[in-house]
Amino acid sequence: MKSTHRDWKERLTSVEQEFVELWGSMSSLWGINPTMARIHGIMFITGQTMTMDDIMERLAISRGNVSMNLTKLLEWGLVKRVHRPGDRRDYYESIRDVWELFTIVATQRKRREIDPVLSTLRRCRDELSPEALGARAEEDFVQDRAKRINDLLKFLSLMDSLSQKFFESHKSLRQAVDLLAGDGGEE
Amino acid sequence: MKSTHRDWKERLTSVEQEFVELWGSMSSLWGINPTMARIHGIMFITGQTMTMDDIMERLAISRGNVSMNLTKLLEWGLVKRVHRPGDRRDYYESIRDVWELFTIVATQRKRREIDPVLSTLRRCRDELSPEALGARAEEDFVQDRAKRINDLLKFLSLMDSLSQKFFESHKSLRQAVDLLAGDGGEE
DNA sequence: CTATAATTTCACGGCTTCCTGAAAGGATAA
DNA sequence: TTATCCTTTCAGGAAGCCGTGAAATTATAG
Repeated sequence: MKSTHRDWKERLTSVEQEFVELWGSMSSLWGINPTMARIHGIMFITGQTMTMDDIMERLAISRGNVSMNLTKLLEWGLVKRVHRPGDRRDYYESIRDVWELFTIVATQRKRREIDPVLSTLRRCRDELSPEALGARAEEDFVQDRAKRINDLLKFLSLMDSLSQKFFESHKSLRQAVDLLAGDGGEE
Repeated sequence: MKSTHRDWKERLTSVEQEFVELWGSMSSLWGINPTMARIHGIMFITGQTMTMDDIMERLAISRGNVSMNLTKLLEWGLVKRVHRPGDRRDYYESIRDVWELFTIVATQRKRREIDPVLSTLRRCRDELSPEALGARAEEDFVQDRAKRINDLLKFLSLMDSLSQKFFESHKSLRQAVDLLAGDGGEE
C-alpha cells in the first residue's frame, strides 16, 4: 500500500494514451489527419497548456511535424496560442467545451467540403437547364438527370438548413439538455 | 440547327462526368474511397443498370478494381446486383432514393466508426472509476480527466440518440417536407 | 547590433493505400 | 464432361500522403 503513487500515475497516463489514440482514430470522421487529431487530443484530455517540446516528447514526433499540425489546428480554431510572461516559448491549449468543439468541426467541414459540393451541383443543374440546352432540355434523358440533381439539391439544402438551425440554437439546446439530464451520467 | 444531336449528347455526358468527379471528391465525407464513390456516382446519375465492362469503360479503370469496389458497395448496401434473363453477366444498379442513400451512409458510418469510439470511451471512463483506482480516483488529476470523458460521453450519446430519432422519423419527415416544399425547386 | 532561442519551411525518404493485370475460381451451355 | 464466359483474388508496382531533420526565418534579450 506504499508504492501506489507511481501506480496510479502510470494508470492515468495510460488512459490518456488510450484517449489520444482514440482521438487519432477518429480523425477521418473529422476530416483531419491522425497526428493533428492526436496533438489536439493530448491537450484536450489533459487540459494543459503545452509547448511544442511537451508535445514532441509526449507523442514522440518531430518538431516540424508538431509545428505544421499546430498551424492547422490554429487555422481550424480548435487550439489557441497563449503566452506566459517571461517565457519566450509559445504555449498552446485546446478549446475545452465539447459543444464548441463539435460546432467548430462541423462548421469547418461544411465550409470546406459541403459548400463546394453544393455549388458544383448547382452548376450541373444549370448546365441541364433549358437556358443552356434549349429545346433539348425536354429530352427524357436530360429530364431524368436533371431530376436526380434537383432531388439531391433539395435534400442537401434541407439538411444544410436543419443543421444551421441546430447549431444556432445549440446554446439553448444545451441548457435544456443540462437541465433535463441533471448531472446523472450518460445513459 | 442540324448537328445539335451530337452536341447535346456530349453536353449531357460531360455533365455526368462532372457529377461523377464531384461524387468522387465527396468520398472522404462518406468515409469511402474515391473510386468506390465514382462507381456509385455513375450508376446513380445515369440511373442505369450496368455491367462491370460498362463501368470499366466509362471510368477507364481495371476489371479488378471495379470488382473489388463493387463488392464493397454491395456490402454497404449502396448498390444492388440484378440479373437479366438470358444474360450471364451480372448487372448492378444504385439505390435511387436520396434519403435512403443518406440513411445507409450514416448508419454504416455510425456502426463502423462511432460505435467503436463510444465503447472505447466507456472503457476509459471505467478505468478512471473508483472501482478501478480505489481512493486515488478522488485525486484532482483523475477527477479532471474523468469529467472530460464523461462530458464527451454525454454529448456523443445525446447526438447518437438525436440522430437515431431523426432517422426513425425520416419517412414522415420526408412526407412533411415534400408537402411543404411542393415541387417548387430547391431554395 | 549580435547572439541566442524559438519556430517555420521544405526536400527527401518511408509508408500506406490504391490499382493493375494475370491467374485462379465459378457458373452455364452444349 | 468440356468449353466458354464471367468474376474474384492477389502479388507486385505506382501514386500520394505523411513525417523527419536540417536549414532558413523570425523574435527576443543583452
